[in-house]
Formats: sequence, structure tokens, C-alpha cells
Amino acid sequence: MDKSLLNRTPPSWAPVRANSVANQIVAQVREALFAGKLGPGDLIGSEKELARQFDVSRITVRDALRTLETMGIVEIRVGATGGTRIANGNLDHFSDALAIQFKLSGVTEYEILDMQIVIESTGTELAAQNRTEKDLERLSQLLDEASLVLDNPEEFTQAGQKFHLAIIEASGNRALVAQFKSLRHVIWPRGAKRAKREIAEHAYEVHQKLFTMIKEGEAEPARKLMVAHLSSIRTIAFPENNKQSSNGPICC
Amino acid sequence: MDKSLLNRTPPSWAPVRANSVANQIVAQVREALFAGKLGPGDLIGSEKELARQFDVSRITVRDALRTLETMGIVEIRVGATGGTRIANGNLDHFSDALAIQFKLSGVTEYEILDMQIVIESTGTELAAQNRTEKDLERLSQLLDEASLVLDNPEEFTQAGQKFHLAIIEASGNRALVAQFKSLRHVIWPRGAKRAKREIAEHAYEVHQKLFTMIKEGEAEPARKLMVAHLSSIRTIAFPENNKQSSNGPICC
DNA sequence: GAAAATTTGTTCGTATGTATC
DNA sequence: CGATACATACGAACAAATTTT
Repeated sequence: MDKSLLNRTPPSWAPVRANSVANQIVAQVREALFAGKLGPGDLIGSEKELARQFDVSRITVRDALRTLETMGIVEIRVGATGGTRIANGNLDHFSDALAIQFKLSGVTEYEILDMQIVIESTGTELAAQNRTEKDLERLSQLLDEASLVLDNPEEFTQAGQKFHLAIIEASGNRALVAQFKSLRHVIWPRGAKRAKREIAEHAYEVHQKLFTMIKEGEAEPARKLMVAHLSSIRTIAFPENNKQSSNGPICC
Repeated sequence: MDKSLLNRTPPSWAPVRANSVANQIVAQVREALFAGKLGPGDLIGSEKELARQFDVSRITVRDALRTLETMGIVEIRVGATGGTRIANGNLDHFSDALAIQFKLSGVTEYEILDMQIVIESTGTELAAQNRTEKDLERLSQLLDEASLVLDNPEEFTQAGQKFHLAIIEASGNRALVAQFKSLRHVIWPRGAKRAKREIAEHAYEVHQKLFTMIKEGEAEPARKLMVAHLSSIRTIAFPENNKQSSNGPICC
């Protein structure tokens, strides 16, 4: 195998069947990425070129490319100007795969919802500290939108979810945003259930309070209110003494 | 293509090049998983069998299996009793892939460390609420181990990291543990730097206080102490006015 | 321990669909 | 529209690994 692309060093994370030629190619590309020899947008060649460079068959290259593609490391395009390029980062890439791992691992929805509270409450705290004027405009706008659909359970739920996401985005931490999106994807893969008018009104009031606290920079109160808000949602979604099943989210 | 395994419905998460035959197979297996038709340990057949069932070539099956394997959905073994089986869940599976996505997305170490504080502080809070006697024994044992290597920077750092992990595990939330491990892998892929004696002694004192608070169920104080603890570490690792670079962790 | 059976890993050659110019 | 370049897909075959006999 050609080692000109980079010096082949076995990865530290011990994949299964690491000895296969395809996995060696994966490791080489990965190492080149961390060594700074490759970056987003860089063309690493067509299947034929790679097969020639590594002195392996095209099928073997395909195996490696399929792995790299699934890991989100490369993007593959067909056509005359196609080929394999280093991908731009996409932090939402593993949302679905993470959901599958949670399912396979038998992690309960209760644990995931706990995690959701962790992310969202601290995201709220950070939002109160780091929010920009633009963030406040966005949040205010979403509040107005929600107020118009208090009688439409489906639309209100959607508006509420947008508001929650906007809060996390106001934290200014992309890692937090990515984790939030992943967990939401895990819990509500099929979309949320509807909320009754009374519940919607209460949620709207809480959202208004959250907005004020974030605007005024009251980090700790905002965090506590968010915890209470999410806990109440969980209490409804997960009837006590039954941490196994769920009827789905009520709102937000 | 054979549709007997399950009714093919395109996934809601819009993959690129979803029309490819290989990705259709991936989607089918994934759907069967969420529909409960497949579970961990189930044998879904050899490459030859799958090629026959789906009425595609073996290479196409290989493409699909490579994707499923990278997503951690299946495990593949060679040999007489080999074949492709639905994998057991492994929440650490995406640690490396997540690190790559952070790198490709240009997420700063500062953001990741913020995220780390989020996870760890709330993990501490939950630990104080949910810790079992076994957890306390484990934490106490790790404290003793650390006390013996106060003069050995490398070993003390390692012991400190074990202590931090044990706290998160005491939270009883596997999703939290998985996220903690992932982020630690992102930040310290090559192992941590050394800590001086004075710093080690201070860290040890903080760890003792954390243990006491967790033991006594003092959730809120434990959380605040952990935030302060991690913030001080970050202050050293990330000199102020310079959120870009890092000299690596000092301890824990 | 050795041989046989099974399965994945890998190769070559060839044909087709698709995107660009 | 045609030419070009690429990924996608097919079939047959051999090598390597692993379990069973």
C-alpha cells in the first residue's frame, strides 16, 4: 500500500477488524485530518485514483469510503466533477445514529429526558449570560408567533419547540446546540403530541418569564425556572411510578 | 428488491443519495429495528443470504453493511458461525466520530469545555441525589488511591479523572455518562498533562469535599463546588483573553 | 492437531446511471 | 446533443480468517 498520503499509524481507538485494508485507509484519512494535512472541501480523489494511490481494488476503496461517509468525514458526489471530498462539519449528523445506540443500549426515555433537562437548563443559564440583541429579537419574535396559535395545539407545540431551541442557540455554544438537537431527535422522532389550551397558556406564561430573565441576565433564576418547566412536562409525560413508558411530550 | 423483511418507508432524516440501493437496505434494517422486528443479537444473515433476499449483488450488500457497521447497528464476524448480527448498544461508539465533527465544524475547545462543565456539574447534582452505597464505596476507594500518588503528577491526574468519571456514573444516567466520555475523548485524546504537587493537593481537597457533599445528598452545593472546580481548571488551561489555544488540562 | 466448511475480505472485468461541460 | 468522468451496480473468482468436524 502506498503510504505517501501520510505515515500510517494505527489509531488509538482500537476498531474491530482494524487489520482490514479498508480500515487502514479509513485510519489514514482520519490521521491526515487531525494532522492538518486535509481540511473541509479538500478533494481526495475519485475511487479510481484512490485505488491507484493505495494500490488496492476499487471495491476496497468503496468499503473505506462508505465508512468515511457514514462517519461524516467525507462527502461523495457523482458526475464529471464528482469524487470524494472532506466534508464540512455537520453536528447534527449523528442524531439518528445516537438514537439507535440509545435504543440498542436500552437507555430509558426517563434517562434521556433527564439529560435533556441537563442540557436545556444550563443552556438557559448560559443564554442569560451570553445572549446578544439578535438573540433577544429572535426569542421575542417566536413568543409573538406562539401567542397567535394558542388555540392550535399542533402549531403551538411547534412554536414552543422553536422557542426552546432559540434559547439554547442564544447560549452561544454550538456543542450544546448539537447535543440538544440530538436528544430532541431521540425523544420526539415522530413529532410531538398536542397541547390543550390551558396547558398552552401556562407554557406561554413560563416562556414569557424565561424571556424576561434571559433579557435581564438573571442566569440562576432562569435556570431554575427552566428546570421546573421541564420537570412539569416530564411529570405529565411520565406518570409517577412508571419510568418505563411515555405518552409523549405535551408541549414544547 | 425483496420487501418481505419490512415495508420500505423512506426515513424522515433525509440522507444524501437516499435513492441508492445500498441506502435502501440500510433504511430497511433501521426501520425493522425501531419497529421491534429486530433486536440486539439477532442474526440477519450472511452477505450471500442478504444478497439473495434483497435480490442485489453481494457488493451492494457490503456497501450497506459497511454503513450499518459504522453506525454501530450491526456487528460482523467472519468464520463458520459468522455473519451479520444486530449489535449490542455501545454508547462510546461515536466518541471519535464526534470529535471529528467538532473539528470539521470548527467548534472551539472553549465551547467544548463549557459543555463539559454543563455535563459534569449537573452530573454531580444528580449524583448527590441518586448515589448508591456502592457508588460511595467506589468514590471513597478512588480518593484513597489518589492520596497515595499526590507526588506522582501522571498517576494523580489519572486517578483524578477516574474520580470525576465515577461521580458521573453515580448519577445513574447512562446518557450522561456517554456524553461525558465523548467530550473527555474530544478534549484529551492524547492523555492529560501533569499536575504539580500544590495543585494536586488542592484538587484532592476539593475532591474530598465533593465526596462529602455527594454522600450527604447536598446536591446544590455539590454542583456549585464542581462548577468552581472545573472553572479553575479551565482558567489555567485557557489563559484569559485567549479562547483559542490551550495548554491542555492540568489535572482531573 | 488437522481437515473441512462457512463467511468475510479482496480482486478483476464489465455494464449502467448520472452529472458536468 | 454528445462527450466525458464519475459513482453505482453486477458476476465470478480467489484469499484469509474462523469455527466445526
